[in-house]
Amino acid sequence: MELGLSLGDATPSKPSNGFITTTTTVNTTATTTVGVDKSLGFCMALGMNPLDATSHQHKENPHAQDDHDDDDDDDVDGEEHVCSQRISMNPPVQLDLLPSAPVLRHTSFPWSSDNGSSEGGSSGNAAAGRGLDAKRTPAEEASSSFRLEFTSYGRIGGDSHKRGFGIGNDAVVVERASSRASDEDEHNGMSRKKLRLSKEQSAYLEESFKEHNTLNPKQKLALAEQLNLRPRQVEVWFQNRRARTKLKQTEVDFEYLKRCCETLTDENRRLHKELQDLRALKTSTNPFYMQLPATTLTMCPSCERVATTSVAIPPPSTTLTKPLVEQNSVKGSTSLNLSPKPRSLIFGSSNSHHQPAAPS
DNA sequence: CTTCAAAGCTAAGTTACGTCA
DNA sequence: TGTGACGTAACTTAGCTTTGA
Repeated sequence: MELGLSLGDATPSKPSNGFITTTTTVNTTATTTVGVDKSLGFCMALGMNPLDATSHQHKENPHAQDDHDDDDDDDVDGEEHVCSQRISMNPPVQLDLLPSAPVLRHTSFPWSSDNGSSEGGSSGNAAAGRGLDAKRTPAEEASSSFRLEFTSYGRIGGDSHKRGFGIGNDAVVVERASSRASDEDEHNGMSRKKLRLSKEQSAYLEESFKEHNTLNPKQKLALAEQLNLRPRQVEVWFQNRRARTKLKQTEVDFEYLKRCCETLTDENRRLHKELQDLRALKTSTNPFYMQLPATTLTMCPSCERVATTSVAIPPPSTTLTKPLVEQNSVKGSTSLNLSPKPRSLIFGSSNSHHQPAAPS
């Protein structure tokens, strides 16, 4: 079954404030085309196509992560839209894929204004960081005592495979097995050495990702030096991290859109049934059918909000307006166009404006 | 001012490795 | 011990932007 959702103007609208017209293929059998406007509620929490979110963000302002996040929240909150008239749908979840709690309280990134002591002291936060990677082996746990000494990489441990066990906490400066390929390995280029970043390294990268999901060369170098990694490793980690974030968000968006489709399908079905009932009333011999209220969609002329209201059916002399549901229904598909005019789905974000127009 | 090549960056897709059940 | 699933580091490719000649 194909469900065509046409919420407003099918013409791609000009992106505004980060919102863009989004065409999301839900799956092979259900395609949802959603004109996402600034205040259209049937939007994703991202406020933009997840496939474009990252690039949109960093290309527009690579270092304004926090600002964008705030804006997105503002855009989502307080929206009243056509879906909310009848469709109770939890807003899409904005994934927070970052660690819930800072693992490294000492976090002080080289580029941060708060450039305090960079003394790592991971031992004090080991418990907090433990939750990050439950799969770690005991050996890794032991090696996680790797301290973020933040020395220049390459200085710690000439032997990349050396593990320091049984050393006092203060003295333990362990380089994880192949935590950083030696320069020899790097230049030999025999086979790529797969390494697993230590818990502290991952946590620190996560924290830095939280501040900036992209890195400029300076940040990259600073992070690499702090974590005793190669800049290339930091770069790759950020690339993969962005990819993971996007993947997760896409999954969330997919689930949300799927639920929207299901809800709208039910709504469409209900409206069809209502339409049939109304037609049955019209053709009936009941002389009072005109006075029965019917649910229809009207638009507030002042704020252009669509509202579900009950109106009297016009007298028989008036041609019964063909319901929108019927107009837009396509054979083999269900289509719900809640907008008599494309622009009718442009709502204001303020609820207070939604007042019946004063009679002139 | 325009054109073009080089450099640098990213997303997207893929490969390969480490870990675990 | 072998194996498949899974997570992820590392790689490849293509597209875009910037920069300087």
